[in-house]
Amino acid sequence: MTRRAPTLEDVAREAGVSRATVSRVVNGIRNVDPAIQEAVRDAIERTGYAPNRAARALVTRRAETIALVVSGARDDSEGEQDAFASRVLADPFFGRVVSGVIRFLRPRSMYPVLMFAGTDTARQEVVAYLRQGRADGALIFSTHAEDPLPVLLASEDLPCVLFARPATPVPVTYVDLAHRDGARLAAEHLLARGCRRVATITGPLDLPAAQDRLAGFRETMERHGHPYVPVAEGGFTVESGAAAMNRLLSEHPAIDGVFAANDLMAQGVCQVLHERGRRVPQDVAVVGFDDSGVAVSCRPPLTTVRQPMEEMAATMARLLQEEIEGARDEPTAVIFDPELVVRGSA
Amino acid sequence: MTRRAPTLEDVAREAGVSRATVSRVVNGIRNVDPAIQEAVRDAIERTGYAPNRAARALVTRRAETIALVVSGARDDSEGEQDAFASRVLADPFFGRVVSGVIRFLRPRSMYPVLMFAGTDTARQEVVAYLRQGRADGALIFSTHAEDPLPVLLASEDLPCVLFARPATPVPVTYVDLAHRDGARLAAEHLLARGCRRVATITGPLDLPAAQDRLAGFRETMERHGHPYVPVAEGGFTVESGAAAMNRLLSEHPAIDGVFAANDLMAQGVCQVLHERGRRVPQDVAVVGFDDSGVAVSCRPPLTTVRQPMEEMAATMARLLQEEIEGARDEPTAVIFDPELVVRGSA
DNA sequence: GTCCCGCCGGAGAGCGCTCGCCCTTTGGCT
DNA sequence: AGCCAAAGGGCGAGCGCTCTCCGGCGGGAC
Repeated sequence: MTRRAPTLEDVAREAGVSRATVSRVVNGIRNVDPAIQEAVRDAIERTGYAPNRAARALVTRRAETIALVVSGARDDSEGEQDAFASRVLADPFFGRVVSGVIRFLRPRSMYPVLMFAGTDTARQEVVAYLRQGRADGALIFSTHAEDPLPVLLASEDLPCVLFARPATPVPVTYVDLAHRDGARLAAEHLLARGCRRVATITGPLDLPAAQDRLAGFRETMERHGHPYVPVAEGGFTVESGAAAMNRLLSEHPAIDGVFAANDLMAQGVCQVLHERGRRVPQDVAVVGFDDSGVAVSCRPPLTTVRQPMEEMAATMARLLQEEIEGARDEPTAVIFDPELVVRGSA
Repeated sequence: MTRRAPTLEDVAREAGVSRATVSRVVNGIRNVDPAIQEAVRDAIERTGYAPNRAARALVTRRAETIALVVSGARDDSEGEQDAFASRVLADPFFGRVVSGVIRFLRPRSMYPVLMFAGTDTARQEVVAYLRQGRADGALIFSTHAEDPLPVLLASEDLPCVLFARPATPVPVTYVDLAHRDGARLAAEHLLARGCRRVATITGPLDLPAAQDRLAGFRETMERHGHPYVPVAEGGFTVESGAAAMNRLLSEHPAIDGVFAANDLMAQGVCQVLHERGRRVPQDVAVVGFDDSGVAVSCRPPLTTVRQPMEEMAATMARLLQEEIEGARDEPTAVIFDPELVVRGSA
């Protein structure tokens, strides 16, 4: 039989003070006589006291926990659930996100609860989890446009912060990148190195990020006297990038520069160019986007537009915390600046 | 001002029954008259009731939460902390673990709390987290032998389950692979395809897993008339595998088969062989271990010994749950059987 | 010397839930 | 018809903590 864990009461008795005083010392609230503080700390040490969080949460109405949820796929089969989780985990994007989030949380002795919500029932579970007060708020990473989760949470008035501006306006705080500026950097770099017949491969055009990258690229090309830019739509995967490149090449064989809207597609582009005997960057220069792991492992290493994922994720956590503490009542947005990272491919 | 969330009391009033009855319906405990059940469910629906978990946890003394902790590095700098987390997250191993864990947890509406404990202070935080009852137990993945965390937890009597047998005996439940059998499969496969001058590259020999793989490999080779096997120690990384292969080749140029104790090292081996103009598998056959992501992405794809990571992780979660529920008082171990996956490299 | 104010410790009321206990009702058996 | 057991609902005591309010005490100002 294991002995009951020591409570505030036990410590108070041991130190010869009241429960309230011990609580004040533990939480560092209000002034307490140094001598008494000392006595209390001693008593805590001796009893091996650890505050019961459930009891505290009950009265403070705060779990001191936040959820990190990846929401996405539309299908509803159990097998797919697992596949969804592994797919997300395999993405280098995810590691940088988690890393940024824990950088913010750790100093506060908080740790994220990991949730994958690939189905509608799973999304309901996320809502239930928050409504039960098991977490105070959620960091949402949607893999698709039109993810219903933000709306669900907003309508329940549950604190959350999104990664990327939602496709349809939802009154929710989010963090995003200045995609247009990123695309501008890519365009300027390609033009500066002498490319004259430049094409672009976009992401899925229902995603605002993909739209913005395309718009920013076109704008800049136009301003520099290239009003017509060949465009092919991809799906943010290696294969879709390769396929798009094949399409582009068959229509515009003389292309000497490509801006792919993410690194995975840029990798597909490089593969196709290699197969077709074109050298990168001598014959065709390639610029990617994200600066993910593949950018360095790719042959040649990719020149790419860097998203400061860690900082973005850490900022999300900070904004969520502010929202939970009620420091803000209107949703905000924080937009980060991209940065060009020049490597071998352009 | 947001209205107070509905409580059991509110539902009880709405349904015209007592708090206890509502609780019984919610938790499905004891028989309750179907008509009353119906009424209660209606009332829950109408009020939009969600049980407050903190209150429940306070009385049941259970958080219904488990921690997934990766414990490892020895250094104590903040920067290193981040690096530790990203390194772990980048490892394909990790994704399969999480996937297996959530497969067990999801049907129970539980979600893992992610903790990285790369320093002693971080490990203390893990202990504190559990002692405060924020999680009921921990799944421990140690990256190094002699990780102090299992001992810490065991001495505090906190439920935990380890991945892999600890280097020094600790009375704690764990899950492991029959490494010797895995190595035997690799040896037999190499011999069966006609290799006669076979070497092996081991993992860090302070790890029991690395020792067992080596022992199993040697045993089998010996039983088949090859008492002497060239051995080089590696560090479970691509680079260390490449370096070890270079050492082996300079001493034993006629090698026609290699067993690397994990896939990353096998990849390093393939790179070195390619650079030196030896064909895989025609000139030298290579067998890896783990069946991680690199096994498929490697050129050629690796023949390897598969660890059923997902099942192992799910089993860990199950064992932990049993431990928490007090269904077992003595630590156990569950050992999984490896499986040979034949691909291009051998 | 008196009064007031500020500082600090204690008392006690809950936070929302579960669970042991008791009481009522009902149905089957003698 | 009477009895008893079992089923089902209500009561109330906490779980361990925070926080408001209150009271006591000491010091400075008049």
